[in-house]
Amino acid sequence: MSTHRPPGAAFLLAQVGAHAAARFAARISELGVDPPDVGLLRMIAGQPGRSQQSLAEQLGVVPSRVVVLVDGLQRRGLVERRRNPQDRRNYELHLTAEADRLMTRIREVAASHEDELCAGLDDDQRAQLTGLLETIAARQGLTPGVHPGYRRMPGQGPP
Amino acid sequence: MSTHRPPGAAFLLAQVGAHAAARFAARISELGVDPPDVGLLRMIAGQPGRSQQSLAEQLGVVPSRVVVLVDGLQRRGLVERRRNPQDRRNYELHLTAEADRLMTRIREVAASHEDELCAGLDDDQRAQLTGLLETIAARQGLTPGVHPGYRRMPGQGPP
DNA sequence: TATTGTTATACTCTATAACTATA
DNA sequence: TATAGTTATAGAGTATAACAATA
Repeated sequence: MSTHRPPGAAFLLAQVGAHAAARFAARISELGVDPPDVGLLRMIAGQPGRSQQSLAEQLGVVPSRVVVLVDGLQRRGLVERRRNPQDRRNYELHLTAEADRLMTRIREVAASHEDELCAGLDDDQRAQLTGLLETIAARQGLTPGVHPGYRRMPGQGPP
Repeated sequence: MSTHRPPGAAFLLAQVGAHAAARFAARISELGVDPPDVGLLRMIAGQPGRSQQSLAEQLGVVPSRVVVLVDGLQRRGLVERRRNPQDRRNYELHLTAEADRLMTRIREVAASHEDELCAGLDDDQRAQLTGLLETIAARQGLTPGVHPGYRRMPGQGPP
């Protein structure tokens, strides 16, 4: 009965991935935002004017959760809700000028975070890693740029 | 102002890592356990007789949380709390025979999970990926076999 | 009647702090 | 006084369901 096998790729992925997420969260907390905020800001920046429903659908969460997240961003002056005159039921979401400036800072922090995370790898290895992860992500049907952490995860613990 | 950069290694790690964790959680839920349960069972299996305090310390969580987790495992007949006659303040934690059988099942599921996750990679690529992740894990000071998900993570969202 | 967004509510997870028993 | 464990409580995050406004 051999216990004490070394962790395989799946465990390492979950372990290192959770560490990467936690480190990034710590970094951006200095900018006054958390990871869900950043994800939403990115999605709105990439497609200005989209509705809360479309965000909820792409994130795989319930619309009432988007309400809470957008409420927070709006309160901090980062997102505007503009009534759509054609269909007054929904909003068009837009980033404010302040949010544009914030996104620049976030991109800088993200780049520095990535350098720190890959500090032990040379450029070739970093490219190799990215390629392997892209292969897995595509094969697993993950939406590019959308973190699965919005969906309800049963337990945050170890795999 | 170029938005729409492709995601880098850090984002991919967090994205694929969260997906791996969620898939594993779904798999083992059929065995009646969740990822924190499995982590604890593994730690007790690897060092039978250890105390709740030592678990809390290694996991980086508060002792009262270990109480809750061990309560659940004990209620399901997977863990025994044995009083230490030398020092009646603490418990020695041991797996039951049923837990030993369960661990075998969990190892099978974990192996199958790993195969599924790495389905798009050949054996060389899989070994490459494991090596790169081990390098990062070591460089980042991660404890082998211990998932950072036990510690408080500010937000589950995207990096 | 269907759709967008909102509110009210409840449930889960987790930490903090006070507490018990033992040393 | 110090340590192992427990309980009580509170806070954050999230889903569900009922609701209002618009179509």
